[in-house]
Amino acid sequence: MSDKRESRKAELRGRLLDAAEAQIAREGLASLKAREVTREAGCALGALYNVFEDLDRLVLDVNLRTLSRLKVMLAEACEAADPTPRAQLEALATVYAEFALGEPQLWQALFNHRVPMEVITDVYRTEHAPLIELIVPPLGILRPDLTGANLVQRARTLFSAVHGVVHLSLLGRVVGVPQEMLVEEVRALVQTLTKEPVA
Amino acid sequence: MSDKRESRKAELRGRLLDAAEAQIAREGLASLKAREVTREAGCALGALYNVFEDLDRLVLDVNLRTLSRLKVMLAEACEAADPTPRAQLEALATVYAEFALGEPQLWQALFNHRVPMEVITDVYRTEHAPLIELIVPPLGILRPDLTGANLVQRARTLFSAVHGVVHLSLLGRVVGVPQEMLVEEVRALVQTLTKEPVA
DNA sequence: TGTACATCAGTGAACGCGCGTTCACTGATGTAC
DNA sequence: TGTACATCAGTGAACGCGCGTTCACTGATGTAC
Repeated sequence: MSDKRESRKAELRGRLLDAAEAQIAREGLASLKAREVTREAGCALGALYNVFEDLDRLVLDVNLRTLSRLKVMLAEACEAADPTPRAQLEALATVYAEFALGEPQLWQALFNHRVPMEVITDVYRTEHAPLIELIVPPLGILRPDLTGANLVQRARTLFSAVHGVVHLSLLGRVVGVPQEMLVEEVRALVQTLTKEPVA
Repeated sequence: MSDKRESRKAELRGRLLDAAEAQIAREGLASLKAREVTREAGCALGALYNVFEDLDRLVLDVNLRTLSRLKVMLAEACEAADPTPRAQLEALATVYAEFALGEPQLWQALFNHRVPMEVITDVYRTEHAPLIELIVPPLGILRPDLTGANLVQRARTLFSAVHGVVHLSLLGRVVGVPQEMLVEEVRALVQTLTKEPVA
């Protein structure tokens, strides 16, 4: 059996992912280097290409991991929060903001990594959709006037609005909300956006 | 007098800016190349460095130009629109979304170009602040409960929320709103966000 | 169990290329007298 | 106005470096008999 080979390979894969993640978290996606990653993972430069197609694929996998962690945290926040729909949505937004504040570089890597279109639709679809699906049920309760596609679209807008506040705040340009007020502001935004139906 | 020299230099500066802008608009900030820019501007490679400190400074100046154009369009939209505060805010958001849709690469360059902190606060402050100041007056009318710093902060949040919807929509990931619906959705967002005071 | 062979993870020097930036040089424009 | 000199925009070949990727090689692990 070649189990030993496979498990060693899987283990190296894990170390490479860890190293890449740590480096992105530390220096940002733009300064990720194959040499540094392999040095930190304790293997030779070439070994990376036995495990990953190329450096881009490694980054993609780090991003998928990050997304997956985020997804778990969001789901947990939903369960831990008050079961009222507004509390649920507030909890989601808060966790999103806190995640971005806590790991800004990993969070930004999700959006800065340019990937070919087919990968986006194939891989990201299964990873992004669940984020929206967490928003749909509580939003649906608060907005019974919205149905099906309209509701989903409004969920996307809600997500995007929160995302925008976080994004500009982290960019550090003057337009953004100061980071100390980010969580507070995101909560206020959710409150306003989940009021009664638009006239 | 050395006016002739200076005006020639200014003219070359203009051509370089035009070329860089065209190239960013075409291929995106990431694929901007000094050689291509100078070729398109009709000068030698080295000439670029007589006019700009380095390529980064050229990009920064393109961005300042873009911001300035955006500012003009926003101000014009304000004047052209209904004088009611909500119509004003809707017009601002619509123009913002349309600008991003019309020149996605130039718009993205505004946020993807990493600049040292001191440049952000020095240069961008004078360029970003006016954007917020367009929002403050109409928002102040709709939300008389907000004063001073609170009002400004809410204006930033409003801006950021609209920005987020536009940003994710243009990224083309699944979470975003489809581009065909972007303007419509941004308007709906502004309507919701400018309802009555939060309870 | 032992032996001969095959496979493949792991190695790291070398390749190749892109690209920002420099620099010695030329020639046009400006200045002094 | 003319001449000698200074300045500086403009040139493009060459530099330098970073960095992703390859590839011939090695040695350990697995397979066949």
